[in-house]
Amino acid sequence: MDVAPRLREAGLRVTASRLAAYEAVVALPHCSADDVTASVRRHLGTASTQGVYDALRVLVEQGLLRRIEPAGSPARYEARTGDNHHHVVCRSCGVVGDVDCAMNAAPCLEASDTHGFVIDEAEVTYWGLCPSCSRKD
Amino acid sequence: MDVAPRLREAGLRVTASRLAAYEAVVALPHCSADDVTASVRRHLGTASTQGVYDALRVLVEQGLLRRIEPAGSPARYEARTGDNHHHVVCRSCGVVGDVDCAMNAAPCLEASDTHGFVIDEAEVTYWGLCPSCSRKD
DNA sequence: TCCTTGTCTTGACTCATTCCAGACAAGGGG
DNA sequence: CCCCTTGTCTGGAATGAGTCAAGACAAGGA
Repeated sequence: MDVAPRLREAGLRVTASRLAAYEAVVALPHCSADDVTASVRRHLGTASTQGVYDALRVLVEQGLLRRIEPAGSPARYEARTGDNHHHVVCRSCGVVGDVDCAMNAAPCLEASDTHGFVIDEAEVTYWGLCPSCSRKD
Repeated sequence: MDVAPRLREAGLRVTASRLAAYEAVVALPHCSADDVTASVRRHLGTASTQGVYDALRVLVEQGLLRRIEPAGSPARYEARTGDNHHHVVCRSCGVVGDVDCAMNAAPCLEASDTHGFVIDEAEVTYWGLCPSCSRKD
């Protein structure tokens, strides 16, 4: 995925921090804003917290990144977008993994009674223990 | 659901704040901790924030309440537990509704590749617009 | 009724995230 | 190629949900 043209065609500027933030998420899937900040600082020398949050927000708005917020953990970002996949979250250590939906295409999008809501997305989160935490058990 | 015996058999004390917190959630499904605090204060005259968080945590641990955390909104509590239902959340106003799962029983629990995770719950969140927000549109 | 132990209160604190105002730089116009 | 405009970034303070800690208090068994 080439970020620069996507930003340009949206009328947004191509800046070092945006590219660095994007690359950070590609390198560390499911990382937190804090991890991104650390990575951007490592690559650019300096970056403000605000600038990183700003870059991440722009990238999410453009559909280049996806933001997920598992209960009980800060927001996490991933670069795999538009393929309708879901997540497994470890209850013990919080690690996140990707899961392709069992019923590929829109999963469970058939809510039985939607109370008149106009639904555009079904988000599935699987909760359990990751291999290493279930071993410690 | 009778709360007092459930607390007693778990070796926990039956206190006015716990009962009031439970009743608040029964009366206001999907309400926030703040709403519960307000309701408890209305009924008991006074209650500390901490006491309410404490009571809610105990009730959740006993399985009497369920806590959900839709992305971008504070935690919400509901008294409907153990029936494996899911939620619709309005992207605009944040209102939450209950949805019985399309594939009743454990929905989508068939994750295609779980990376060795031991999964115990599949949580589904439907995102969209509630009737009144989609009308304003 | 008394005592023990688990609850509740108050107040300070953390953490992720956002707001603000001013400094700065990307990239189109001259 | 340089300048100017406008969108971006910086630093610092602030917000809001939730937690920690220590002492006051009360539920309910002895």
